[in-house]
Amino acid sequence: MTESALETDRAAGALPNRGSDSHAVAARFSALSHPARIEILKHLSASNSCCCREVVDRFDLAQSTVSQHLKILVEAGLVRFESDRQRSRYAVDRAALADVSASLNALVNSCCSGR
Amino acid sequence: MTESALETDRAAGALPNRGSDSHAVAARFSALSHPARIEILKHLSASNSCCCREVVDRFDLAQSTVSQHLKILVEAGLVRFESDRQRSRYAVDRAALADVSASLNALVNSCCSGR
DNA sequence: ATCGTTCATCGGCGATAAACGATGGACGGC
DNA sequence: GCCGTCCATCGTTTATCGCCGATGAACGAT
Repeated sequence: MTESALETDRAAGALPNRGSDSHAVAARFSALSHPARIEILKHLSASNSCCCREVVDRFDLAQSTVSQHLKILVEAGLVRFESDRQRSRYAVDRAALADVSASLNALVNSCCSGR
Repeated sequence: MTESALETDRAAGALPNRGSDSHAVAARFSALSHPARIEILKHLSASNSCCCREVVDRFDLAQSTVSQHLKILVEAGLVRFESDRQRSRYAVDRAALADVSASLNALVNSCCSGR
């Protein structure tokens, strides 16, 4: 972790968090910043729940690559993981997704109201 | 640009755009995927319009680094640029930002309705 | 017990991102 | 003209991403 750039804010005192930590928000956007992951999200939500293989068949990416993308989505908290036998079930965490959307809305609002 | 992963979709024919091109959406999220850029956005919107220097003073990043971040935001279409004498004025493009927010909302909705 | 399937992880590779210092162009002021 | 300021860009370094094939664990079925 770079842990330097924005720490100015903290170091400069004052502003403890200022609403939602931009670091955390950025992390979630980061998970959404790849077309494959967006498509995977759509696919997951359409099928309600998928195993890795299913996704692999859908997009022609190597299984390892898909697994990686799924991992990133899970780590970002956007997708929930559940081990089911030898399969792995992945499902969109709609609440979390809505939350990200809310964060963005908040940012947009802060940009407009702060005008 | 990798231009390989999701191109499967295109190459496989059919789906020309499927609503909003996930590629384009991902690109915008990518611009938002760095904490510094989020903070810069907030700062820009608070001050309505800033020159580069102003941002540099605010966050302790090198001038070149800030300039780069600003460039990324401009290229993503989230910030508008205007050359004003020897200064450079940067201002949030609120419409574009709202647009990104709308894209995300659409994604969330497609995830919930597609259930 | 031996396959076949599913999946996560490792190691490697090329490409991109992120940060910086240094350079030089464009202006304004002296 | 000569500085000082503001800024974009270049070149470099380091870290991370994105992709893959290969490996091995876990499990079901035969």
